[in-house]
Amino acid sequence: IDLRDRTGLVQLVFHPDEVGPAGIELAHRLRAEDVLSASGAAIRRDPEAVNPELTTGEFEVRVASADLLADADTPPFEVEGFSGEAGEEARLRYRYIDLRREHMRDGIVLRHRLVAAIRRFLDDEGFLDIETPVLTRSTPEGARDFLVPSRLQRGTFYALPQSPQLFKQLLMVAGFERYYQIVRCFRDEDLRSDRALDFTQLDLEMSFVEVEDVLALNERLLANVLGAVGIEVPLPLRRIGYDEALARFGSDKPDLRFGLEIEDLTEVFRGSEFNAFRGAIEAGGVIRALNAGARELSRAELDGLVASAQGLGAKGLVWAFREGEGWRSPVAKFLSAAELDAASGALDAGEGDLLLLVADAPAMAARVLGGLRLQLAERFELVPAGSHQLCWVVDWPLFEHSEAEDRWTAMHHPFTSPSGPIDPEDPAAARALAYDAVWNGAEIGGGSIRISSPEVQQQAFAAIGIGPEEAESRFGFLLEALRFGAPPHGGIAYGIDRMAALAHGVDSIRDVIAFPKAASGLDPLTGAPAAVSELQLRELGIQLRDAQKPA
RNA sequence: GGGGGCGUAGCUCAGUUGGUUAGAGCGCCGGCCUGUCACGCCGGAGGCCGCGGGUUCGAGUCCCGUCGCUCCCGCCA
Repeated sequence: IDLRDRTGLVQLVFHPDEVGPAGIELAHRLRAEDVLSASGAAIRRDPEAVNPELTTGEFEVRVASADLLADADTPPFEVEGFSGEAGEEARLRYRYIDLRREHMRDGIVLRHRLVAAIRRFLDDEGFLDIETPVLTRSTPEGARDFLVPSRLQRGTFYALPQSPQLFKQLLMVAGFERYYQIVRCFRDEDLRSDRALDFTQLDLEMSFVEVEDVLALNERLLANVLGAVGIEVPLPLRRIGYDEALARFGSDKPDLRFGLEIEDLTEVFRGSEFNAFRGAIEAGGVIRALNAGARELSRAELDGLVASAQGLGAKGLVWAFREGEGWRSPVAKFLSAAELDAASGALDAGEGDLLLLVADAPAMAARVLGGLRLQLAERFELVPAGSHQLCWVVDWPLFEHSEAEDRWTAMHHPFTSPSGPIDPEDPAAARALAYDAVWNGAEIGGGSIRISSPEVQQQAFAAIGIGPEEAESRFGFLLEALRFGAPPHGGIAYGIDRMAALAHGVDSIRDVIAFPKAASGLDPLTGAPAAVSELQLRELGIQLRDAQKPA
């Protein structure tokens, strides 16, 4: 019998001389997943019975007595064995069985070790673990809130926190200097493999600090915590400016585990005879390109790349193979020898290298080549197995323009400190004292130095169209607190689910959450969300329209 | 809100141009097996082909709708 607990497997041997006929009968009756208590001597196996594939393969337990503690129904999918992955719905519905599987169990254990290391490190550094409310006030301007109707104050609603941002700033005003919390946060937005409705954040904040202080502490935190789960993080971490990240990697969360860097060829093609390039440049656009290396691709595969680029929003994609002194490309005939030469040089193109060029507005060119860069890395397996690359992305814009709403919005959040005075005439120029932690191309954390002056906070609100009155009604408690003496402060928040997923080498945060929801937001295990009784609704003063009543 | 993929036995999947009685592996049940550990051998049970409608002499297969799972875009300060 293989007996499993959370630490692994051990083989039990039922020998008639030791357990008698009743014991043998019990052993024959046992079925998969039955719960068993057994005692006996752990002994070395006979040499011919040793199984080097198993951690415990040199030993076995010679059972003296055993008790069947619980009968198990046949599980809906196999816990042991090689029959592949069960479907997501079955796994979620029978999560307690899914979690028995070795890889799932290891993920939960690893997550615990991560969290334990975080707590140890921050405790040693003098951080206080302080709780903040789960029932709080809605402060829109961000993700959609989850609302909780108030029974005592009918017609009003609490909101579940999207993050403890304002409370942790108030804790700095309160003088606690170093705060952290591993805290559940809520955002009522569509789910993804790296986004859940409720998720766990490591939230921390420090007083009397500048960017360097926060980054230094957090580098030691990351090295320490990831070290605790066997991932080495050499310090200091590389830092990349936001503009540089977009230009070279086409992303504000660059994956540094492989090359394929993007080059700007705008100057090479300025004044080109090729209309698509010249037109794009004259319209204020850029020509950017990457060298995908020597690849053999069929025409259909190249067409696939073009379709990918268009799917990312590009008008088109120019492909070319370096051949001899020239290019093999549908557009080679439109390009001069000097242009080909200069472009080949800039891209360091060797014989047979595949070159991909995009002509578009800078943001779109970055997006398209950044997306292609990731697709090519996956397709050609350019990411070394088991490699990890962490970096900081710094020098973020303070504001970004929302095309949909035609207004300026805070890129990070409206409490982020600008690096200098804000020019109300030119919000795009303002830079933020903000930083993102990026791990293997995934954003795992983001933070900033916060605004600690009520005047600057008013200016920041004004720049995104929040006037003094609105600021007072929505964030008056923060502005008031800042007037009572706020130390300079800043901090960061990490996505624990994402960190655990990356450390465990799984694609979805669901695989490191014990009881996640499906992509629809439903929980197949409990049936949440569910209808509530008329009485509950009446107490809350809530009436559903017929069309909204659940079936 | 939009787009892609998937839905067939408990699980993972195959199923040809629409054509006989819908298959495989694993699991499950029964039997055999005194050192197995992905055991082996023999036998067996198990199907609303997601659901509803349509086309057709005939639908797992084609069409429409719908539900569920999933990935992506939008969204996620």
